[in-house]
Amino acid sequence: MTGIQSTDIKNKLHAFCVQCKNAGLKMTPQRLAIYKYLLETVEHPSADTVFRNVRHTLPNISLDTVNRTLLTLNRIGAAFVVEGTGDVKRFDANLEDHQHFKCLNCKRIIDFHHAPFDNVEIPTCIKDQFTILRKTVYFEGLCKDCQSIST
Amino acid sequence: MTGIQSTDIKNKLHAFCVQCKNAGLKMTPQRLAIYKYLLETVEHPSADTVFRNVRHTLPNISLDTVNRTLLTLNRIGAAFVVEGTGDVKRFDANLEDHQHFKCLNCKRIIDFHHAPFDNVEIPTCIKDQFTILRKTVYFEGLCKDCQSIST
DNA sequence: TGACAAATAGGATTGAATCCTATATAGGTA
DNA sequence: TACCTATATAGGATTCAATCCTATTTGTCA
Repeated sequence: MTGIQSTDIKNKLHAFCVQCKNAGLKMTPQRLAIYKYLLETVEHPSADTVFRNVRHTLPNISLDTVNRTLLTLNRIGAAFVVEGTGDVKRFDANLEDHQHFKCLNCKRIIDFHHAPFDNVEIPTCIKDQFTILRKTVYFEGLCKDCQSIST
Repeated sequence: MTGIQSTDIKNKLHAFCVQCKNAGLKMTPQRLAIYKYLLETVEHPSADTVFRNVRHTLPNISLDTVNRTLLTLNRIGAAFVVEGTGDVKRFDANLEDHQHFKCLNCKRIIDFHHAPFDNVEIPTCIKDQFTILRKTVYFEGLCKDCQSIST
């Protein structure tokens, strides 16, 4: 980890504390550790993966706390549930504009960024009927590793 | 149901039989009933919803058969799993170009069609690295009914 | 520092989805 | 047409994700 990333993470953690305070949420070690892990990883982890990793620093944390916290982060907008088709919930704290590709075989989720996808226009028929809270462009397929294996 | 729809469904059922045959799959009453229900509904049902409905005509069908069959339909391309964030798997047998909006509150999935979304370009960096099997544009938010209720 | 609302741990529970295996059946073949 | 075999099914068991429950702990504000 470089000094620059570290500073970036520190800034985000500070912003997170402010965000929690504004939302009337207490700052607990569990909440901080979960958010910090989400910031540092690129693997779009499931609740269970977060649980197993955060346990290294907080051995007594419960899976329920992880699940509850992840949903709280989703609610206040500090993270979100990654889109997909079935499978377990996966989380992402990267709020910068980007899109996801998911390998149907190994379930890896890879970030990419294609600026034209950042703000796809909402058809008026939809805009009139619904409150759109999220717009995504999402790709599925097979990654290089899995192309060769699975027919 | 109009005569036209009925004819359309008959055509699709016939095409489905051919598709199964080509894939080396036997045509069972269960498989046919599940596919037929999927064709007739607009609600993007879960396996359980399919199960409860197909039971009207096949009282002894098992949930496992429904699940297995839905995944089979997905595999041969006769239907697919609807994209979403978490929640249970939902299925769709409408293969015409269209997109989905999902209400985060009541979980209703609504079809819409905006032609520019039918063939979003794949960035070359992605095209080079992965085999893309599916591209989706997906919206989430609140439907009219749920806007008033949930703050 | 004290009080109280919020958060947590950990076990219990629910619910989706898959696995297992004995039985049934679709569909090709003689 | 009747048989044969690979495929499919029913139904219960199992797995795993996710949530619920409640006694205890802990931030945070006054």
